[in-house]
Amino acid sequence: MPASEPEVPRRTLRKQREKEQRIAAILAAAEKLFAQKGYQTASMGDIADLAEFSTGTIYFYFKNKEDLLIRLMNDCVYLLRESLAGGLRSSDFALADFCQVGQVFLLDFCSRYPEKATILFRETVGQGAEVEEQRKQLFEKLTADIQGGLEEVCRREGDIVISAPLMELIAVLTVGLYAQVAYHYLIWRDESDRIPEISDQTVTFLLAGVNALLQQQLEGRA
Amino acid sequence: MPASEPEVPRRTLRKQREKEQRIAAILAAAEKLFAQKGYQTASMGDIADLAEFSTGTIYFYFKNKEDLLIRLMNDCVYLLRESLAGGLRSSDFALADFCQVGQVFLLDFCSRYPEKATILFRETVGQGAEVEEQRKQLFEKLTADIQGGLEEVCRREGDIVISAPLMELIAVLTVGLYAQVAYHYLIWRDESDRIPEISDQTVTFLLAGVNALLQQQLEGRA
Amino acid sequence: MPASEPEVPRRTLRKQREKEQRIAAILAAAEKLFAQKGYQTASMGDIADLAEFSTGTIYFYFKNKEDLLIRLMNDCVYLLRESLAGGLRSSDFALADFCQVGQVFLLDFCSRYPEKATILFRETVGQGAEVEEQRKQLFEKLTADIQGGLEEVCRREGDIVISAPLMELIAVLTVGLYAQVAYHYLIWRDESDRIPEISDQTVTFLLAGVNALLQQQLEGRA
Amino acid sequence: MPASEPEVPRRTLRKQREKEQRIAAILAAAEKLFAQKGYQTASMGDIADLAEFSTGTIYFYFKNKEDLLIRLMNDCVYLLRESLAGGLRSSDFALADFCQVGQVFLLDFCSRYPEKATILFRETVGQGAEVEEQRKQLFEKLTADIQGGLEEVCRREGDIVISAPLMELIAVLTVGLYAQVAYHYLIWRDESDRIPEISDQTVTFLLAGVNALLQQQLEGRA
DNA sequence: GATGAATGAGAGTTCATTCAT
DNA sequence: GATGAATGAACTCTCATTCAT
Repeated sequence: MPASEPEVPRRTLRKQREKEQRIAAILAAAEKLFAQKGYQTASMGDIADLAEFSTGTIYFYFKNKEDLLIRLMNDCVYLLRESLAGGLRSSDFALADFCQVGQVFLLDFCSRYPEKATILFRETVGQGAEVEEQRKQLFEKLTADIQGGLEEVCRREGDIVISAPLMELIAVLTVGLYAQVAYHYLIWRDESDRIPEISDQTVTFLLAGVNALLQQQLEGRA
Repeated sequence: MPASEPEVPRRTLRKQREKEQRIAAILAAAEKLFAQKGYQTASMGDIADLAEFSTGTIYFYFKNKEDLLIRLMNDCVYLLRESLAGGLRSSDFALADFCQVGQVFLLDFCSRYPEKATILFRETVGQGAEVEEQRKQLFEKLTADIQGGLEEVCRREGDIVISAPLMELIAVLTVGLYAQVAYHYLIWRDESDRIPEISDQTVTFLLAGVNALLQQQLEGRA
Repeated sequence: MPASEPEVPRRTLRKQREKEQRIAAILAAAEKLFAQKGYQTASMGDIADLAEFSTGTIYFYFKNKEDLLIRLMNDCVYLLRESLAGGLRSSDFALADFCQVGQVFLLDFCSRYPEKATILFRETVGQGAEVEEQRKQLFEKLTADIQGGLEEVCRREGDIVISAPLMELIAVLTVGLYAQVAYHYLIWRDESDRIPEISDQTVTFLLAGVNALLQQQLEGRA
Repeated sequence: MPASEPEVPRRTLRKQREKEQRIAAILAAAEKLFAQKGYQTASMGDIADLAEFSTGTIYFYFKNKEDLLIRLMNDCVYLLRESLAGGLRSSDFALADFCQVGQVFLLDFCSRYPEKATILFRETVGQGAEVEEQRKQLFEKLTADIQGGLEEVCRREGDIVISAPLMELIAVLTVGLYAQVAYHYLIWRDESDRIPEISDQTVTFLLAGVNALLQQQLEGRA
């Protein structure tokens, strides 16, 4: 293996790495400030200061302030979906397991990254058409993931056949459940210590709810 | 001294009425524009134009733009709580009835006043500390109402005793369920025609969830 | 004396009196607020509130806000000139007596009406061309009074002949002396208790100054 | 390591210089307009136009309009105190010399910079609490300078001992004398040609006044 | 690539003044 | 005469964005 001929020269790699580090630094600063002071209140100057760059540099890496917020939102959802996917991939896949993904959301995502949760559920709402459009699409992906997980469960569980609209509703309801728990108990109040208990109860609630809907559908079809 | 003479002269009454009409007109204009263009994008000038007043007049009736939003939010929640209270007051009060209040929310509130729903769930989020504080308090009242209704049900249903934190969680989950349904099916998509069906299914879900949590608690205490 | 035929009907007199009372009330409110919060900061609404009238009423009695300030300034100068004239009219009129008028200014005017002094020396300065023009004219009258008093003294004292420009300068210097004392010891610091002593010393200073200038002129002409 | 290399690169120096030039240009424009149209009437837009910058640029260098006025006032007082210090430093230091500083004020400051004089004595008065507070402090410094000069004279002249309050009063009176002369003969009327003569006479007046107070104190103590 | 001074449109807000009642 | 709601011009100030260096 001749070390003398790298396909991509080392220098380019380093530059690439540095570039990504700078982007990460800016995003980290923006995340912190948006969560702390709010998207509107935090100025590009504030972000530049915290990231230890000049204002102009931010504009080299990001189109504008909105882009920053959208990138942040994307990253949040990406991370969240990764976590959920990890949870959903776990073997021995039953409905009960499916419902466990809420734990992942509350413990692995919200508790660990409270600022990301704040961005996702607060600072990203009510910020104009463009952000809203992106947000909608991201949440649809999230909903689709959940729906996908549920479909998988149904398939494995055997002969449960469930209509797509109902499946989607279940996903929507699941998102609503957890979003409100996060907002209420983590963003508004800071009761992180109660989260494990609340998470358990929410699972119970969700599981019963889902079962009831499945049951109802079966009966309806019968 | 003839008692038939009104203590308050007619003229004063008319002035009072006109004043309230003007306030209502301004709020209506703000509501429309905030829902349509967004809180940030709609300017005080826009609102004044639509309300057919001058900018200054808006400031005669409202402290500032934020005040306008907060007033709007208050009115939304007031209206919503009135509706829910009406639903909750209905006789023959059982758990199943309790769960019907979601219908009231979706059909009597969101569908009839989609702009109010948009204000409440979108334009009122992420608009800074003051608005957020008010929003939190209003949602706590809403949650408390639901909790109150549930307590009433438990009392009537007999010997069901339920811990306050759990009761609160149920209320929070209920809010989450319906908030997400409204956002997903009415604000994002406009699928008002599916609402009745969705509403039914959500009731089933909610009822099962609540029952499961009550059951769990009874067992836990046993 | 037939009481049945008043030249001016009683009602008219009463109305006239009431009108003047209202004007006085408004001016008093304006004086207080201008001195307290400053001319710019005090709004017409503030003045109306304090005077217990509506905004519109102020405009029935005064052309505009500037008019209010100018009227106030006029009244101040009128009162001040009255006081000074009283002092200057006192018999046994010598140069030393002339210089006593400063006492009148400090004790009878500034100490008794600190708000008027504040209007005259602070709030009336730097408020635009119209006010400045009026102020200039009022101060010229004031200067002319002092000059007049001094001329009277010179005439009585015998053969002292003094050129008009010098006389004017002396008047200007006198105004400067007392204006600064008032500003420094009453508006900036509140050392009213030191005023008698300071007043005495200022008289000594003034007397010596005036004498020196008179002396110089005599020598110059000789 | 060659010592000839400058620690601070040339470019930085040039930038620094340019920055100061821009600040000076803005201040010059503000000074001109405040003196001409008045502080209230001159808008930030006017200043920006005259300085050939955009409005925003003014706010890059100055906090707000008031800051501009205060900076201007500071600069005036700084310049004035420099001039006076130069005058007071002159050798052969006698009371007569001390009194000459008025010449410096009238000829070197007011006549040369009539706009600065207008700012200092007119536009800076009656502009609200913050400006007034700064003004008071600046005038106290000015008064202290004069007092200091007088103390120096007394020390050199021999055994003249003078109480601090009296010394301060003399300084205050001196300021009053010259301030009024400047206002009367330069701001109100434009009689710059009479200034030399007036200045002489004011010196005579001041000198006699000061001497009289010193004399009085000596006698009082005897 | 990075900088940060310059931009300038645009917003919210104030308030002296008016005038129909 | 008195009222106070309505006006609307004018202001200060912000800040996302650009671009010459």
